[in-house]
Amino acid sequence: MHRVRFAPSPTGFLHIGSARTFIFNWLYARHNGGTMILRIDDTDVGRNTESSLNSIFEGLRWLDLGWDEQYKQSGRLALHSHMAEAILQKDLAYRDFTPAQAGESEKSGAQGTWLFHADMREMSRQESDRRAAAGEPFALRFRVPRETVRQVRFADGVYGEQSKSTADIEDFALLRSDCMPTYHLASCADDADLRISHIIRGQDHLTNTFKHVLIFEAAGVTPPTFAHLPLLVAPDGTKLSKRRHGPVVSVTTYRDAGFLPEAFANFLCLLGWSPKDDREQMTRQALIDAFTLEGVNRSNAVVNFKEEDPFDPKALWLNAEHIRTMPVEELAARLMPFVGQAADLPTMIRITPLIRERMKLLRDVLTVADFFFAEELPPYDTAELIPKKGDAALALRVLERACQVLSTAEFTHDGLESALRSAAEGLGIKAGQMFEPIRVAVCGRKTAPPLFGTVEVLGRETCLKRIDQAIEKLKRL
RNA sequence: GGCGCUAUCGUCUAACGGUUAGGACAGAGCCCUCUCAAGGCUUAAAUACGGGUUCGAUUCCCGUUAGCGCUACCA
Repeated sequence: MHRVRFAPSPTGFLHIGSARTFIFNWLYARHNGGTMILRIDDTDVGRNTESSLNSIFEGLRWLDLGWDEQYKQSGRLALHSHMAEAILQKDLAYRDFTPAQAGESEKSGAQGTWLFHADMREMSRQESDRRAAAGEPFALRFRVPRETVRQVRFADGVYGEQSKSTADIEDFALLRSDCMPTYHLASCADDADLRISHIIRGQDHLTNTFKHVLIFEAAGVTPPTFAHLPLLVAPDGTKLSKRRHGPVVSVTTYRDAGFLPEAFANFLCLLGWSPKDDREQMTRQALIDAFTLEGVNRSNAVVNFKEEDPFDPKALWLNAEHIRTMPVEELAARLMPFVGQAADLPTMIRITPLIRERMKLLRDVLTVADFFFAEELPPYDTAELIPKKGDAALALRVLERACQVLSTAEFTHDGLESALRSAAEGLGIKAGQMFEPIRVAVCGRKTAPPLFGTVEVLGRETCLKRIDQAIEKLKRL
């Protein structure tokens, strides 16, 4: 049985790297018919915040992938201390009474790697028990074997065979002096208890894994399979961080800008994973079918954002691809939150086909389709009405003719097209010269969606009114 | 510093010893066209460096360099 988990700690908003880890776990679970578990790793009481927990749920809900089971580490502390106790009983851990901060300078000052405090490690069990019973605070440390050196090994699902000498592993903490478990202990205890089969997480945990293997061994548990994911980095090569790189690392930034969650997930998948064929735009199901750990590569992936251009161009392109391939009705519905009260769904469904190829983000609807929603067109330069190789007099003639034509024409795409084309012919001008002034009169600018469809959706009343206003502007020139 | 990991176009990636090193995004040009898009075609652009192994290395091994990660009673 495949059981995987995503285990964020609520100490910041949902990071895009975390989102990707979630997605890879989810894909793995769905591909293998397994179980996806969400576990909140909240053992760092001091740094946890309610708002960050909300942000994580908000982001995950937007991604809309879901999970099968949910846990919170803070509700499972008894389990963690049982494991700690068991390890201590086997003498595979010891109490460290060194005050929390005292050892700091001593450790970092030394040029070699800090491994342990000999006096604490070698303290007799009697004295250790006595001091603990007396209420003296202590951290519980793992007793990494020192008398014999050996290689700790595991086979990583992505990085292959890994090994590290116990001589390079320090006596890491299992329990803090406030009795709370550390990440290492809590994580292993829960992974064992929840019968996690595959731990898929960021590569920043690759070296921690040796400690985890030691913990599993000490607890008499067979370690799960590990698979580490290459990290997402900024264009300067450093790990993405909210401090240095700002809002582009937060999932909600992408949501608010108008990314489709399926497009965003698609983009994230392509960072560090490939289906090995040339597919790029993929549906959720296609991703599930194609996803394997073998497809994950080993080097960090750059999220290519810039100060001026906060979104990776490929993310934008993928979003645009999803936008223009999804069903019109669905896209229209997704667009609604971005236009507020300005339009109703039936109208939006008529507008959508005209604008979908002109948007990269859902929020672009505001700039691409604004004139559909405005009661009055925002002011524009009268000169815009004058067509290429023409003058104001021509513009005037065109618009006056357009008025006549639109008053009687059949208001359908084809009806409008043939009526306007023959009107141009009648005036002895090129079709383009005919369409230009009308487009500007009706849309308020030169670049707009295709004219006939636009006029059709706008309706006879609005078009005639706007053309009249344009004629007035021209006369005032 | 120690330990671990990584290294193909600007970016994301493909090529499980033999390819003119492929695709995509972004860039440039052309076509299509009622503007803008979309689409089509074309173009420029990469195996970090040095040694091996091999008939033959992007691919395997070693070294160098660079980057990243871990080195907390954070996760």
